[in-house]
Formats: sequence, C-alpha cells, structure tokens
Amino acid sequence: MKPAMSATLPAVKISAKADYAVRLAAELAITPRNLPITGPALASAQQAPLAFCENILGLLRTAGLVASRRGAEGGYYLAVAPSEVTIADVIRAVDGPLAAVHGDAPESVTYLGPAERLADVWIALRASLRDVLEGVTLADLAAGKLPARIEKLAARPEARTRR
Amino acid sequence: MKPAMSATLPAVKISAKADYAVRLAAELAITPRNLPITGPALASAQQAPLAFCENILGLLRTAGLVASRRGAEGGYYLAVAPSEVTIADVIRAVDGPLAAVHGDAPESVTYLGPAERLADVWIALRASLRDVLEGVTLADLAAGKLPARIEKLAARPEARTRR
DNA sequence: TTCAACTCGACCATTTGGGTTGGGTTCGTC
DNA sequence: GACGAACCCAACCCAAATGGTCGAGTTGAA
Repeated sequence: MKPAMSATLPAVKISAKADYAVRLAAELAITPRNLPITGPALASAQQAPLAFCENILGLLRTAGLVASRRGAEGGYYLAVAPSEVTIADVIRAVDGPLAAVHGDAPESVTYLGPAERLADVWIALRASLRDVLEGVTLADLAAGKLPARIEKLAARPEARTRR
Repeated sequence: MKPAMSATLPAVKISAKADYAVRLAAELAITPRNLPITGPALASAQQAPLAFCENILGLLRTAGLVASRRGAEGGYYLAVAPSEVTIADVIRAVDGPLAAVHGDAPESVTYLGPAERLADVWIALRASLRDVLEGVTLADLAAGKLPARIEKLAARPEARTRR
C-alpha cells in the first residue's frame, strides 16, 4: 500500500548535470593543459552522453573554469590549476547556488512562532555543506587523496548507510 | 542573456513539503497532547495551504510521528516527545532518504579514473548533512535553543551569504 | 442526528531534469 | 582552398517531479 503522496525528493540531491560536471572536471585535471582532450574522448572516458557533456562543458567554460580550442588538435582543458578549483565551484557553475528552500535563499524566508529558528537550521545546513564541497579540490580528487576531515566523515561506518 | 541551459537546481534543496512539514511539527511541539490542534488552526498558524497541510500531516501520521483524533474536539498532536523527534526524521517522513546522486544512493554508484573517490565525497556530504539535521529536535526548535554546534555554524558571517 | 473534523485516493497544471537535434563557426592539413 | 575534425549554441523534446486541489467518505462528541 503506497502513501497518498509519493515521497521521493531527497534534501540533498546531486543532479546528473553536477555529477557529470565534476567527473569531467576530474578528467580534465589529469590531462596536460597543452594537449587538450576532445569532447568525444572526455565523454567516453566517463561514459557519459556526448551531447550532454558538451552542453556542460560550455557552462564550465562560461564560468571560466574550462577553456577550449577549436579545430583539429582542439579540445578542452582546465583554465585554472586543479588545486584552485573546488567541487563547490564546479557545481555552482552548472547548478547555481548550492542551497535553497523551495526556490528561495534560506535567509530570505521568514518563519512564524515555534518555527522561528528554522532559517538558522537551513543556514547551518548550507554552511556545513560548503565545508565539505569547498574542502575538496580537483587536485585532491585526481590524486585520490581527500582532505583528512572528509576522509574521516566518509569513513564513519554509519555514513555508509542509506536514509 | 541567459545561459544555454538553465541552471537552477541547488545541491541542497528543501522542498516546500519538507519545509511545511517541519513547521507543522514545530507547531505541534508546542501544543498540549491532550488538546489536539485542528488542521485549519495548524495551517493558519503557519500560513500554509490547508489541503496541502492535511496531505503532509497524513504522511507524518503514517510515519508514526503524529497522531490524530477525529470528530469534534479532534485534531492533530505529536505521537512522540518533541525531544525525540529530529528534523531529519520529519524530512524523511515526507521526502524519503536524505541524499541521492541523481536518484541513486551514493554508495551504489561507481566512478571511473580520476573521479574514483567522488563517491566518498558524496558520502561525506551526506554524513555532514545528517550531523546537522539529526542534531536538532523539535524541542530545540520550539524552545528557540539550537545546539551549540548548529548555532555556531549558522552564526558564521560567511554562512549567511548566498551562493 | 448533526456537525466538526480527519481520511485518502484521484486529479491536475507547471516546472524541472535530463537530455537530443541540428545548424553554425574555427581550425589544422593536404 | 576545400575538407574534415572539433567546438559552439540555441532550440527543442519528453517523462517525472513538484506543489498543490477536490470531493466523497468516516469518525466521534455533543
């Protein structure tokens, strides 16, 4: 028996776009800047749909994270050193601001009565999220070495359970 | 000039449903258990659409967080002590699991090459999110006293900036 | 018996997510 | 100087989710 209203929206949802974006960026982090990697090569390296990838790479380029060269011998490469690009940067480039409460910024919502402090909870949530996403750079990712704090969080046994 | 692809999905998005749910739960936390509050009263206390509220209250009831009495003198009340219900519980009751990467659990996705450790980043993200949402109870909210760790996060000046 | 109140499945209009299509523009090369 | 590889980009498409509403019940107290 299903509930009256389906319940399937997670509070934290990494969109396909954001996920691909980070994967592509990670791939770019290990390619030499002077030898760009082509769209098709990138897409197949991460097993992602080509058209969608080029779409995303365009956003990353607009954001200034990625550069590209056209024509033969062309391709994409990072415009910034991998150690200077955080995962948060990549996600913001494709998805916009990191957090929202049904479309608005947390600080712009006002709550009544016993819910008054709720805005602060959402703000704390966002801060804690940033601590993670701004704490990992593309260089970290590519090297397979996450910052200690992140490793510790991920290693907590209960961290690996769904819910 | 708008970008080629709209970019509007935040990584953390509190749905209207979840937001209303927590607000309603907070309201219930300050109503005596022996004197239920009616749907209309609840809805107007939080200035939320009545039909939607009853919808949500049904989910909270199914989850066992809320109970209700019918008929005259009826209404809704918390089925559990406010100090035993966390915000995470409320959100999960209406939205399902807290985190996902485009629909799947983070630990069920596999990443290639330089993106290999990405799963751990998403897992750390979820852990850090839980630390916040499972750290605040309805009693905390209703009392206006958030745990020190949360207060500290929310009070950081840069925490209040959009992005 | 009557009325206030919860119950709950069905419905519905948008918006968004997750892409695809197709035409252009820029290069190196032959 | 044309050819093809590669990026560029706006427009389009469709299924699913979101954010609700409606209305016909049931329940219970006075």
